[in-house]
Amino acid sequence: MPSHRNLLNGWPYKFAATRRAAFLRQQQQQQQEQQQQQQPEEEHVEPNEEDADVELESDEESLPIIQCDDTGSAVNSSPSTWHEQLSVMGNEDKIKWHSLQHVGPLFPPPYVRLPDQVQMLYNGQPMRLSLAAEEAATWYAKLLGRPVAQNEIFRANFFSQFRMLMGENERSIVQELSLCGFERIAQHLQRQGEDVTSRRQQQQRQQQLEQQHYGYCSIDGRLERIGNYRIEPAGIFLGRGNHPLMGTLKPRIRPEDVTINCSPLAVPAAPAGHHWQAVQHNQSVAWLARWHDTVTSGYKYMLLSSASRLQGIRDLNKFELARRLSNHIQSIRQSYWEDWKSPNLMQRQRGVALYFIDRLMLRVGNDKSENTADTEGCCTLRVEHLQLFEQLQGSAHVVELNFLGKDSIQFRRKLVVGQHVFENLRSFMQHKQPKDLIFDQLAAKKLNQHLSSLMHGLTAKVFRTYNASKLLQSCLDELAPDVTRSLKDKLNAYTIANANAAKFCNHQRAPTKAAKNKLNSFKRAIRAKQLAIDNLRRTRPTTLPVSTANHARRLMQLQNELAMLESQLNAATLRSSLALNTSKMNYLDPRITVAWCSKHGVPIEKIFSAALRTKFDWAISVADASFRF
DNA sequence: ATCGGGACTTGAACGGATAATG
DNA sequence: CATTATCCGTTCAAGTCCCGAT
Repeated sequence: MPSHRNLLNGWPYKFAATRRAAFLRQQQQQQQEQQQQQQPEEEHVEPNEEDADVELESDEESLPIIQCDDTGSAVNSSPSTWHEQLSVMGNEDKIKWHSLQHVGPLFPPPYVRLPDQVQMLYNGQPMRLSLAAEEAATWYAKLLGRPVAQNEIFRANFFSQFRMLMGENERSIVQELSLCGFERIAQHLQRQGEDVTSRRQQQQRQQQLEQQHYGYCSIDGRLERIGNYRIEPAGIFLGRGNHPLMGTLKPRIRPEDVTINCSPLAVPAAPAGHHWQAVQHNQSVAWLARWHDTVTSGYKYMLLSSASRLQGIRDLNKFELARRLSNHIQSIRQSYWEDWKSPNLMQRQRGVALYFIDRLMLRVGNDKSENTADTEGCCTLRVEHLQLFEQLQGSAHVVELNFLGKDSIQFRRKLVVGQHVFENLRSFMQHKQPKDLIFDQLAAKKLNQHLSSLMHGLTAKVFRTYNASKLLQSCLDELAPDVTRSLKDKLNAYTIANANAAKFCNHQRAPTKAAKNKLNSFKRAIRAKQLAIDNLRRTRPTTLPVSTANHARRLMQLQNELAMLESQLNAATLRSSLALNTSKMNYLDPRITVAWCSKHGVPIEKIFSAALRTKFDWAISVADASFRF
């Protein structure tokens, strides 16, 4: 029984046909004469209204079987391209692999002690620390210039653990972080860094070799890249936003902390003198290695790269699920509109929450464990995060949302809502304290349960994928194909469409120093221009008509220049504070972009970086210009 | 039927490489 | 040609949501 998420069995016909045609072409080109074994394939297809008129291709042609090669070497050959064989996929949900071979993760080198003359000072006196404490001191020294080093929580967390690493003697002396002098260590590390820069070639060669050895695995006979083959080095946990654990030490991960997942006959050897914590052969998970992260008390995984077949399949499934929402969105919206009028409080809350998720692209907001920054999603919004205005700037029924979302990124937006939503919100907030939940009858789990009853497989996050992709499609649609338009113009249009989606998703980034300077210089120019205008206004023109006209012309010119500067500032502000890549990477169906590129004659590499091109090879190699989300 | 462990997706910041600029 | 801005891949934190144990 294929699960609802397994769209591979429910491959849209149009796509499967194109895919297969491409595959067969490829086969012919390579003149493979090898007889392929016949594989019975079940194509369980979801009824899809949009594709109903597409002619179905017979499934009778013989399909190749992918060879499972358990002995394939993971070194010295290039990764294969799985998407060329998409037509034979199936059963992705339960069984992730049949054979899996890798050499295990790469551990960071052991810590090397500082030279004797480089020591931490305490109250001006050099102090020789224990090995572990000295290493922690080097981590701290690297952060000296950063704002986080001034944070009290960070300093307190670091200092208490730092002291624990010291010997009795040192600990009894070292009582205050502010008396610890890390400057010498910092200077030493910086010099060391410069040395490495001079040996860059050598270092790059080293990394190349490491990647060749550790960077690939063999999965079901295909050679594929590993996303993160390096074990995270020990260091200081930073966290995002106001994290209560910032400054905590992340201990060194040893092979004894790592669990390996692989084929039974392909267990990698642990580094000399060590052993793995455990070895398992679990075919229902996609990770190659796992270890426990003590700070966040969760697991960290070594996984395949995003270019891998497994990840590609998941990506495709994700976008197909979001596309399927197109067919149901009308009735789903209808249903939550009706929830607004329900006599049942939970249903009304559910209706309004769903409205936020759909219209504002809020995340669902699961419950969080205690030691995390205080951030919110939809279901965890509190009274203090909302403000209701009967009237605001000429609009009736305005809701202002202001809270910290994922990664402590601020979400702040004013939204004009209808009467029902407004009254509902008012009643949800009535007689509550600022810290009380708005949707007290609702929880993320409940909401997702409801969603999956409206559409098989639907969860809250699908709305983000759906809305972002839909928006990109409609923005790009507005641009008619025009051969006279310059490439730069087209790229600009794409960037604007991309920026719209990013803004909708609230994908922000901290402006770089350079960007800040640029904004400041715009602001200065604007102030100067404003001043010039004011001055000009103050100086009375002489009564001569010529001079009056000149004066007016000059004023007009200055005002135009001011307007120009202001719009440039706006554009620069937007670009400098929006992260465009996150949506490209996670939310925008790449087939929309591929289709647009082929329609407008834009080379795909102008839009997708090398990494994105390998990630989305499954969409690019098909290059279906007629694709619509 | 609930709950928390577990697996995997999503996210901004970092820092090295490369391109643009004076 | 050196410096600075921008691009891009990497890193690792922080979400979502499933699933199996109870």
